[in-house]
Amino acid sequence: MLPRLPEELVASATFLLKRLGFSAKEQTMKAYEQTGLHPYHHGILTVLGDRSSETQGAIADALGYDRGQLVGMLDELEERGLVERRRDPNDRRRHIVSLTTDGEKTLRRLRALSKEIEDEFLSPL
Amino acid sequence: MLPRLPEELVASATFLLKRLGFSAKEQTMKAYEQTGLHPYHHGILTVLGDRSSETQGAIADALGYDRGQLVGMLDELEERGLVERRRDPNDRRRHIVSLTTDGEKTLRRLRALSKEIEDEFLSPL
DNA sequence: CAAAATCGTTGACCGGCACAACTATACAGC
DNA sequence: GCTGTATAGTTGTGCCGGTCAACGATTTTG
Repeated sequence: MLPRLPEELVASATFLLKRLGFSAKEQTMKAYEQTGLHPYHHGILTVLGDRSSETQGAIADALGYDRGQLVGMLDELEERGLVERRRDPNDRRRHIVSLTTDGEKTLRRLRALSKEIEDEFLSPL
Repeated sequence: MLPRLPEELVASATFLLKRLGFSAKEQTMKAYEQTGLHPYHHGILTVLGDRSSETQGAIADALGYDRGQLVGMLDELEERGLVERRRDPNDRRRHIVSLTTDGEKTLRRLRALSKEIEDEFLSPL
């Protein structure tokens, strides 16, 4: 049985925006599930696709990720052979991250996937 | 220094929607902070304002809250004298929740607050 | 009357995320 | 060149929101 909602809520942009976001997230997560990757991974690949190589800190800042968070994600991407880390010879504290050819291929696939999701989501409009 | 974003992301509706929601949430939370209440509390009061009295399960279902989650929120609202719980004499398992006059007053204040937030947020459009 | 379902409550668990150490390296000032 | 300070990445810890399972009281079903 469907719960009844006060019209006051149904008329509230804030309330609706939240529902919209929630539903969008749900659909998105389900779609990414099959790829074995999280939208966060897609974000990282996108940055690298744009600049071909970047330092970890720059990636984190660009996407607003926590640097500690990023480490694990890069580990996963590296495990799958989608990115590679190498030391910056000019500053041996830095790691320079870049896409592998497999990474580029995956990025293209993810691009297509997210476009699909977006189109489907916006189609009612 | 501002992080640079790939145009691919700036052009993505999904990405922008997420940012929008995040920023909206941030502003909203800051505004509610001063009231000592959470938007969730507002949701509960709104339902009660619409129907004057409801059982806990119905409130939870209407708002999509977990029933266990709701308990604590009602405790807080009751502590502040904004709602009252009484046993349903027809079914002594149920608790019937209703607004106190203080609760109605607070609901009006929250309504005004959320309208303010919404207007401010939508004003650029 | 016995078994199963329902209501509110409590408590455990789980994942996402922010934050605080820690190591290695680079840089600034004396 | 040494010393102190800052930065990069890594690791670990803790908190918080949210879901789920277990429980006692009560009602409903068969």
